[in-house]
Amino acid sequence: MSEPAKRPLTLRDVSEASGVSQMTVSRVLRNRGDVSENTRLRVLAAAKALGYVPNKIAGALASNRVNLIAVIIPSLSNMVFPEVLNGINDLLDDTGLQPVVGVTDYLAEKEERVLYEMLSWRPSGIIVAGLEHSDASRAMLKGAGIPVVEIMDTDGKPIDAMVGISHRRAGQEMAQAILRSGYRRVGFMGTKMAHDHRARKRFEGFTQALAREGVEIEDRAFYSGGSALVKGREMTREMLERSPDLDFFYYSNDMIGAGGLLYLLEQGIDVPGQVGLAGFNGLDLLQGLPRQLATMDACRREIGQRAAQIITARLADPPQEIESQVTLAPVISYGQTLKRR
Amino acid sequence: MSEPAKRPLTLRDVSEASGVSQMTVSRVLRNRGDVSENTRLRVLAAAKALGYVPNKIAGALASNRVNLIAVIIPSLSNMVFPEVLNGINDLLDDTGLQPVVGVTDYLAEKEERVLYEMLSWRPSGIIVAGLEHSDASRAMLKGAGIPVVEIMDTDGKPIDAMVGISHRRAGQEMAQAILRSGYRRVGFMGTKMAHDHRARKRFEGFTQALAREGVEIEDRAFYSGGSALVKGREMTREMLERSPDLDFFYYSNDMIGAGGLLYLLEQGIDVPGQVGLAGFNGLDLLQGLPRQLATMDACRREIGQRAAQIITARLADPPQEIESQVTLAPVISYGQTLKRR
DNA sequence: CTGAAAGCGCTAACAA
DNA sequence: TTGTTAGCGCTTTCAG
Repeated sequence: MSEPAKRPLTLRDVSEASGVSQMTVSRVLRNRGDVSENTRLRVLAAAKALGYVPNKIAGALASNRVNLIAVIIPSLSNMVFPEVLNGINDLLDDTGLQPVVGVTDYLAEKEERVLYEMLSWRPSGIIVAGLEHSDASRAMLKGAGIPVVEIMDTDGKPIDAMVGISHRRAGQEMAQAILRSGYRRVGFMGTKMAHDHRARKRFEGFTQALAREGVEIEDRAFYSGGSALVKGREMTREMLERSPDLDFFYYSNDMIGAGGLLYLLEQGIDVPGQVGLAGFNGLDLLQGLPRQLATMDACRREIGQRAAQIITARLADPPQEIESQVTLAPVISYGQTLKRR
Repeated sequence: MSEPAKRPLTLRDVSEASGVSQMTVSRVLRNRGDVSENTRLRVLAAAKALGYVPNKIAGALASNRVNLIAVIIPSLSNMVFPEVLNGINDLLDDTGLQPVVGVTDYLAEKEERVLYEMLSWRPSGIIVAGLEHSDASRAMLKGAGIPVVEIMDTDGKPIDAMVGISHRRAGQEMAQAILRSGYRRVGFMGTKMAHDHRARKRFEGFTQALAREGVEIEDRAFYSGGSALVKGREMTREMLERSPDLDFFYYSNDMIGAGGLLYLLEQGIDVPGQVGLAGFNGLDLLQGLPRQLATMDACRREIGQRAAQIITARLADPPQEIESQVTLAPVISYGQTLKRR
């Protein structure tokens, strides 16, 4: 339980302490191959007494097996991604596979670096957010020779497997719901989306579906940084001053939508009578607001789970057959800010 | 840029492709030792052309150096921890060190497993949330022979380094502020805190400081799971019905506090006149609420940064001297739900 | 059921 | 500036 611990302990130390060959110790510690109960106990006792912790680096090199799954996401501040991670964690928890997370900050260049770094640990699989990658990243992904699951988005062609929703479609459906409800003068607010392809696709789908009915977005605003709730308030106030005739605000995420909702209610504006609202993501948070914001579930947790499932299926021996291009169907939640027709 | 890639490429492949010894290739790829510009370029070209990705497993085994920092936290759903991670990421970004995250779900037993798993990768340092660990975990931490930084909490004796705030103190100070403002009939709401030692310590500090002035908590409620905002609403409604005489609600986190705030405002209750409110954490979110909730900053990002700083300082060659028991001083933000006296 | 030998892909240390 | 040699700590493979 307590030693000087200068040089980390090796299998050899356990071998000597237990009077059993290093190989047998290895077998015991991995539950591999037949070992007599007697020696098994001797070895376990010795390992525990010494406080031995195996060296996976050496193990991985020798066995050419690494129990790591690389997970590459754009951000940790976004609420959305920790939930995806939770889904992945969930499913991986009993499989002996360990997720390792890398963050790209929505930068293709950083994605490249993170990917390179991760691949150099020779993980058994990769889960990466989005379908858009630099040529170099794409080449690495293709060349890695391991299962690759691109998640969140299905508007495009995956390198290997993919799990997500169609953001273009999500935008379209929301536009249709809005028009069906009779709103016509629509404003849009969202993040600056130079690098957020999913937000961009939702926006495109949204405007296209409006256009099909001869409707055009009348005002728009973009933000970056700061508290989303506050930004939602501010942008909504400004837009309302600028374009007082708008009868609908579509927000690219629930958090700014919530800010807008709070602001409008404070102003005594009739929601959804005078102005309708909708966000995106289906955050838990919305349940607790004074009025439930219309939104669309992004299936975050399920995406994580399905992605992990695909990886484990592929890695199973023999590999399990499994659907590897999964488009989840998010459902509009009308809440109380979008009239239902 | 494109090969069959069945067997992953090795240094040898690059060596052969460039006509330079494997050792020199290794040197080039690590920017180590003097290499003529000429061969440097040749090697780089070859590596790139082949799409070579180094094998860190082998590198780590040979050099006995691993650029990983283990980070062990209780949860990813809590908002709080991703922010700490951001702080760590921030500071580690240019150091060549890579955080690897493990999640314990507030379970000592899982902490033990995760820790064992992580240590078996022989990381260069560990950052772990909290000061409470099982004996086995403590033994591993001590025996690992690497810098260990315990974060978030400083009410206790660290194994090695520590960065955080005193949650006991935080509870006390909030109690004092509440009493100073003239509130006397206090209710408490929080998570079930069997395993959340920091919440427990805040609670203890809080009740003690009240007791010193002869005040006792009059009602309390605990929750687990579900949307915190909704729970905050519900618990507040129930408590108010049960104990209509209360003049203050202290919430163990901002999210349930926000729920309570929204509920009370909807009920037309005068905040902070009739009832005062305070939460804990200093979430960004609060800025956007109809009224700013009193809270106390938990210094999440800074904790992450300082912890990472300690690790990098210790790992520097030669090791830099650096303060390794850091107690940050969170400041009360009175907001608009706690009268200022 | 147990052990001995070889080697995973890389880097430290030395030699040229 | 470049190359050679010997492992790092483990597991695979094969032999007992």
